[in-house]
Amino acid sequence: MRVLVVEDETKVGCFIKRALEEESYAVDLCEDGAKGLEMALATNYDLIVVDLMLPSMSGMEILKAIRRERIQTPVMILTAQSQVDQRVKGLDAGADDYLTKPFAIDELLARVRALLRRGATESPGILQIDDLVLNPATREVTRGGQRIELTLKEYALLEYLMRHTGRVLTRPMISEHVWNQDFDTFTNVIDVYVNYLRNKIDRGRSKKLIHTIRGSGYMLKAD
Amino acid sequence: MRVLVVEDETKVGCFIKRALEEESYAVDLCEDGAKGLEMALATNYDLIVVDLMLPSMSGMEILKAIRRERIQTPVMILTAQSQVDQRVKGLDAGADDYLTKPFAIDELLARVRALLRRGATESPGILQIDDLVLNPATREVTRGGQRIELTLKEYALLEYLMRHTGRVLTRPMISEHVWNQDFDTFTNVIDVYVNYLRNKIDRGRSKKLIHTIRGSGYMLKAD
DNA sequence: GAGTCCCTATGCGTGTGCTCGTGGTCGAAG
DNA sequence: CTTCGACCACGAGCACACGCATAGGGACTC
Repeated sequence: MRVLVVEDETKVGCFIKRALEEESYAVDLCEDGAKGLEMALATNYDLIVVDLMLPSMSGMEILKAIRRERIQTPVMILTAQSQVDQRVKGLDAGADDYLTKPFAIDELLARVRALLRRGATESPGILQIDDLVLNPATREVTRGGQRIELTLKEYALLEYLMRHTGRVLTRPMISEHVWNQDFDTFTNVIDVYVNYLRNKIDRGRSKKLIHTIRGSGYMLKAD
Repeated sequence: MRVLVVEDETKVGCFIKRALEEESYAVDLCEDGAKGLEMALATNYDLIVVDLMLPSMSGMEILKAIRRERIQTPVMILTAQSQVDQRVKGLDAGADDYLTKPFAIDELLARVRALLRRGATESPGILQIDDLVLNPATREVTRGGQRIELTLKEYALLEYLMRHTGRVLTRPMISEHVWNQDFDTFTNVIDVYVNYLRNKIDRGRSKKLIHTIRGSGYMLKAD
């Protein structure tokens, strides 16, 4: 899941970035409003976190510009204590959630999870396909009730696959959302990690869930 | 916006009807499958919500019958928790969305909005001609509900044909769009691949969809 | 130093894309 | 109706790119 954070206070921004990365999100940090909007329009993020008070362009303007382009990506706005009245305006302008500074980082993470959950195709917070279960809140993965240990990247990849079950996911799509980098033709990281996941999830089971769509990409499916 | 709801459980049906009416939709409620299909064909609805488990005629049959009549109205199917595998079939058969019971009414309303929004601006996404269905999102192709496996090139060619149903497509046109290269007179790749497609799509069926226009090119047509 | 984790690099098998050549079909002209 | 040439169908077969598997190096932690 790829997240854009637009925050001008370097310290706060880096802190948020680190916290999100530890939760296996791909994070882009931007300290300038205008540049942040540009990034938001250029890349297909899963979530955007934006501070209201920014140099060059306010968070509210960014939000409005994004919505004007019909981009439905969930947006969370960060406000200072003194900007309480701005919240309502923000929600009206199409924000999905707000958080008042200073905040506990745990609360931010919880709200991020909630927003991503709401945006996903499935209603429950727990992702499930066949007997494979992923709980984003605890980052626990089980298959057939049996616990599966995953590394950060493995988990990030699986979560992305599970949030788009039944759809063909191309390498560029995966690269963009799981590795926050543009597609580099000369690497096979994705193949390698799909292979890791297969070893832990499908290996030795009759029902395979990870499918290769030759020439296109990969797909998670119970069929 | 006029909505048809086909749901046999009176309580659930009335609940949905009321909720939709509160959102100012015009709602027709029907508790019987066969009657529901009749209504769907008779009236030009903007959206159809249909339960999978119904007396006299399943939601899936209704869906298929509607699509067979080339009606592109968005359809949302309601499934019980235990019918998860039916979803995929439903989407394959041309459903636009599904919702698992029990659901929050807010979610149903949100999805209804999303479907109507999509229908207004964007294309339906699923391509269909006669009983041949192509879903670009999943890269899945079925004919008469039966899955057809295609290679990359075969799929690309079929998608191009389906996006221009009923029009004669010359070899240069096909070459340009599917092979994105200029026409090379000294190759018969296109003929070969049309042949591959015929084997997988028309072979053994009474109704041929791929037609040769001698001296010009090829055409996909239900006639 | 041992243990992870992330990523790169390489070799291998197989499915896919494409060419070639022959035989078949269609349609116009005689 | 017959003939002939252009056009198309289709099986056989080859080369190679794609994706899989696995080994190993670099960075980091304990």
